[in-house]
Amino acid sequence: MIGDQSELRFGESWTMNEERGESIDLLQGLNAPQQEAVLHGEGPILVLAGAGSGKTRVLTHRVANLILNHNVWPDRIMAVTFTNKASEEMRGRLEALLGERARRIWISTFHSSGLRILRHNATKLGYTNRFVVYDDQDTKGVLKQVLKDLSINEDRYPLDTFTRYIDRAKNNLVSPAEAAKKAFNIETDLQSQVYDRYQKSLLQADAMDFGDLLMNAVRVLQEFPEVLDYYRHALHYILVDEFQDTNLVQYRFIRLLSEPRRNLFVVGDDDQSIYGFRGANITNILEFEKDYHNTKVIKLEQNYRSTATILNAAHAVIEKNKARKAKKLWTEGASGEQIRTFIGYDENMEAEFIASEIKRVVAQGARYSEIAVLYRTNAQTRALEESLVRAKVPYKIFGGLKFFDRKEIKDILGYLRLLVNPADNQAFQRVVNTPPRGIGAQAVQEIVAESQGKGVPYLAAAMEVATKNKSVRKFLELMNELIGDCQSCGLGDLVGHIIQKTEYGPKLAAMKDPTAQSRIENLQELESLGRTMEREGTATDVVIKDFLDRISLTSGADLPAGESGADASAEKVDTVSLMTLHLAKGLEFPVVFLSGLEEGLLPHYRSLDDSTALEEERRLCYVGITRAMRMLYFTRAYYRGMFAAGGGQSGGAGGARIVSRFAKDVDPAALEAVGTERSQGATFMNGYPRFSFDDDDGDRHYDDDGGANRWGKKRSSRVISPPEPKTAVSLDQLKKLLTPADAIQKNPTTPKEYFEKSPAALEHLASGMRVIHQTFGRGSVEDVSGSGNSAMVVIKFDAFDESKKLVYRFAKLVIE
DNA sequence: CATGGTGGCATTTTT
DNA sequence: TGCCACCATG
Repeated sequence: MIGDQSELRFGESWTMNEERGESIDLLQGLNAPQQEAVLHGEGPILVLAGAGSGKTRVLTHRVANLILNHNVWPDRIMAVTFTNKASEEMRGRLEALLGERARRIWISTFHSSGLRILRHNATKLGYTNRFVVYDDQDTKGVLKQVLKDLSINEDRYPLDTFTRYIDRAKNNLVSPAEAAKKAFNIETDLQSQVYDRYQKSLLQADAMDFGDLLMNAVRVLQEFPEVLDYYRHALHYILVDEFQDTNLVQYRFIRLLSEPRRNLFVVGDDDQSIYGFRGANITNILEFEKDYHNTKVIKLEQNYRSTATILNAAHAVIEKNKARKAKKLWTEGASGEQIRTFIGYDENMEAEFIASEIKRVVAQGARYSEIAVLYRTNAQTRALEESLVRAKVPYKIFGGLKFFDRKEIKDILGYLRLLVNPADNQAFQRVVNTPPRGIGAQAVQEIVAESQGKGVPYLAAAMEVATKNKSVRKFLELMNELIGDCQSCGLGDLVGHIIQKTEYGPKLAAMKDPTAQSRIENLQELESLGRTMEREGTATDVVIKDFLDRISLTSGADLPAGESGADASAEKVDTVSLMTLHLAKGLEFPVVFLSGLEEGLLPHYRSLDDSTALEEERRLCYVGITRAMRMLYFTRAYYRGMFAAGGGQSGGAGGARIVSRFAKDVDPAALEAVGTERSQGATFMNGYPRFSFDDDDGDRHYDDDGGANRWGKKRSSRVISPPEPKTAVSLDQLKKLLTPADAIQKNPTTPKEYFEKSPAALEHLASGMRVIHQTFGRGSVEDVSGSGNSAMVVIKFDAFDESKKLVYRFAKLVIE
């Protein structure tokens, strides 16, 4: 039982960490409000935690406190984050505190929680529990077909408008029927129609998109009391990180699960709300207290991360926002170094500066991994990458092109998808003529028509068409053969067979395209990855489904897109991190480069005419600044090339730039100019006085490559030695990501009594006794041996032929 | 009817 | 750079 704080004596927070045999004090080093948050008992609590105020620490220590001092079972606790990266971080920290036990806590992202619930309950909504998850590309494919069916002119109604519409609807829990009711003009009427058709197509393909993972999870909880009941029984404590970024579905999801206990702990910072475009509703945090009466509110304002200089700069930027709760971070730390500014003539010069400055800082003793380069748009990576490669600075890009996004990988995965889900029409469309085998647009159209006429999946419709089309017949024979392979061999071999039997590999090898070789290597990588996913005694199709699930939830934030530099192949490389400002949230680095501080980029030009959007850009800048611990750089370019996103006044084209208004808000005394400012008279605040806006040859001043210009390929092909990483990521990294870290599988077949009873004490267990295990179900005790941490229990579970030997401490058995 | 080549064009942020 | 639409060819 958890009492209120007064019942907790300080000594109770002392505990032994059994795993490591060392004592830890959960409150040590925490300030008063932090301690209060950690010790808070039952009931709702809102922690308003400024950047760097030790939020994650509070969250993890609170979880540890529940488990160590209040005997709460790890499985009764759910911690929800937005990104897998944040989840991993949290799991890591909890493992440090709790050891093995941390594995049993349900730590996951909103989307993977939704997926997990739906994997057990999707049949209730008309899907099978084996449904596939469609990614953006699949989604667009479906939408395209829908538009075709409704003969909607894509020029007049671009595909993306529908994508956004549907996305928004799902974020706000609006079903197609409700959307239709709400439609108020021709346009919205059309949109709701498209939405309806789209949703039906997905259902037919037994597929859900990202939005569905949340919306359908909420639907299932709302409409099926027994499901809701199950999860409410299972979860006693819920914690949500980055609460300011929750949208309506997410809020509802948490709301449903947290009732009636209301042991809900949310942490957030309204100043760091940066997902408005995804429907994040800042009022969720601002009005939390209205929905949860008697909420305890704790503010964390002491910053432990950054120097006072950095903090002041951050505050100067954020305080101009109107929609925010007044607060100010403070630190006991030193004022630290000044913020260094640099202006380059163009993005290449900016990048070169960053690369050389990184080398300088490293020469002074910093590690590459302590350095991050942040930017507003992914497009900015190009110049940065070039310069870093040239300077031989090892780096990782987060969020760019993923290994699993590569065409060749997606193609092979397409076959896997079709094998486990014959209704997956998008997979069918992808692979039916890949590699080309004489099934062109005409034939495909015929299949689609057949499918729509009969209401069957494309694959089934293809059987009809096969009677008169030889190519289609051959394709089906191929699929048939692969289905056989699926039953007779493991995932690794199966992938190998797909590559061979579809002739994908051989055809690739025959191409003279220089990228072909690396693509073949990627496929080999996929094959060996498949091999590592195999599990003894698990059918291949189950392995495939598991594999695909993990891939679809593995996001850019989790996986560096590519490695380069000196020793990319080394086991664990010390690398600089490159990422967007969005991905940087929640992270911290001793040295941070905030690049592209220009009007049009940060703030992004798409936000310039909208004050709400502008405030979000400001928060984005705030997030960027507050990532820095010791050193912060502001960099920008005076001129940005054609496709550097959001170029200049002309909206899209490149052009001359002016300094970001956010940089102007920072006290000039805190800034120190480096580089060009002295050598060329350019200033960060004012640009290049010596050149007019259209003067195009200013680059000669720094471009000493001789002749090559900054647009041309000449320079890149000549100067950059392309060590062309064989694969985007190492096998080890992929493996790590795909191995089930959360070994716990919530299994709805677990008898309900399991959740209602407490674990049996060791001395109460004896041979012959009937017990329940969460994962393995019911069984009989055959033997009990040992004592303390090493006590073992042998149990013959009803569902298994052989008895299992379990460590008592982790088994958490309940007497039936 | 399928295929491969070419030229034009667009690019916020994410699960 | 990467994707798509279009066109000429087999």
